[in-house]
Amino acid sequence: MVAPRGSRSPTPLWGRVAIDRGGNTVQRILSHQLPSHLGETVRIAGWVHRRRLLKSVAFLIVRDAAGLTQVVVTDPAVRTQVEALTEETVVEVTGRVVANESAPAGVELTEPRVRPLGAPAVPPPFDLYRPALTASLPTQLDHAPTALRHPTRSAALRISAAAVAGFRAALDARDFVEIHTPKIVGSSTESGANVFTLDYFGRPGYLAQSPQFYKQLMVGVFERVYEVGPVFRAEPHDTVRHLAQYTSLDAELGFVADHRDVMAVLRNTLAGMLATVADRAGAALGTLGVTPPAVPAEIPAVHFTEALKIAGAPADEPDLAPAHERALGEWARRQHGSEFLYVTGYPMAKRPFYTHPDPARPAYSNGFDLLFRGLELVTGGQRLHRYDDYLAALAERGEPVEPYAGYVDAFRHGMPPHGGFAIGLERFVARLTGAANVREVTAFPRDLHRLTP
RNA sequence: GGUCCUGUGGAGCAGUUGGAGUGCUCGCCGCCCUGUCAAGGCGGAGGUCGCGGGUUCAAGUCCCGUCAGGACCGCCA
Repeated sequence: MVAPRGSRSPTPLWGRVAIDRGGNTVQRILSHQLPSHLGETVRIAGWVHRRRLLKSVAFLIVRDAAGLTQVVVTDPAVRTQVEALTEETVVEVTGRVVANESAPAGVELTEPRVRPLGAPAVPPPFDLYRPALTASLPTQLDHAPTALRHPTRSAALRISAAAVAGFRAALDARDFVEIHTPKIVGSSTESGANVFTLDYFGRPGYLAQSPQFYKQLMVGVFERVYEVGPVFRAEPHDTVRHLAQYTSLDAELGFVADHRDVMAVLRNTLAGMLATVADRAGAALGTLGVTPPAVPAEIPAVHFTEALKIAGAPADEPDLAPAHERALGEWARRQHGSEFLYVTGYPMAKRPFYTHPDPARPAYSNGFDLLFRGLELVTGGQRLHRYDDYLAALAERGEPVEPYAGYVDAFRHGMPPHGGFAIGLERFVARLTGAANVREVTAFPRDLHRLTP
């Protein structure tokens, strides 16, 4: 039995086993398993990808989870049946596996029996069987349930799944514990943040815009934690890199010397993610023509003040604009041959109150961003870990302690020096695959204008 | 929230300084076709040019409003 490319485990059964009178297996198999069943009668099932009706022969192309199967139809009765099948109709086909050089995959099914598993499908408003999906992004998003069936769209989602698996594997290997924090919260994480409000049994509640506080608290339990989960931002950003809901890959670890320990963990995590993508989503990478970049043993890092100079920004600029980040991405590739670049020491004024300052230059932070091909992919840093520092930080910003009491109080009970980071999954996949818009790599994106499907 | 751009059959586009019948590619329907590979050939159906108003002898084209979508920026992952 042939395992799918990139799979390390034996192929599981995709249907119940059955043996026909001739002793052949007629359990359902997937398209990529056909070569190991030559001469046998097998059963496949999937969606009608395309029909090609010629005079003396008709071809029925069936798409399943693993790929495409060509079914050759010569029997007039079966042909009549096939002529009535629209694209995307779900069918089951039993037939003999025959090697044939003129078949696209080298094998095909002959003498088929075709059984529709549902009514003829209503075809989507675009052609899923073409190499490229030519519908505009809004059209694709409006028809996401079918648009995502196109190999290029599903490939991005497979890469996304592999990236998450790699994130977990990389951190599991370093004794991190996966946690699950509430997505409905009683107060916003960071002052001034736009959060979605909801009615929580008559009280105001909010959709969590970050697991930040909870993952820090859980450092006090496990030392090292991570979470894969949705975060919600009610900010009216209307760009190709913003979503109202996205998947945040969060990690936090205790007993760090400073942010550089966090950066080292992030570097290894990214390498693990890309390795798993190559391992488990090799076919998807091939579909999209993507070669994953190498992660340097040490990702180049520049201080914020240096970054401003490189980007040609005024020295008193408080933050990096997107154009500056693009320039820095170019610089990193040119000077260091790296698709990744750390920018460290962002001004304290531009970071949240829990950010740890640089002891040597207190106006600057021990916080960092990671740019991936010129796009902000990760924010991280060292956090405050002393109760008194939290009180001082809030006071300095003119913020009351009360809304944060449950969080800040925990620091009275002993918290180690710690830090962490959050990777934007959709941005990671978009940059990796070359997608111009994060919506292209999100199954059902939520943004300023889109709440359905 | 600011700036700019775009709305033309099911999909993707063209339509030159306003000027007779809105065109192309793909899909769809019908017929034809030695095995197709994004099949090919012939024929056909399908559009109040987003909506409302205005200018003009004449508006897909110009102006105003409105709705929808997109890009950039602010901000952020």
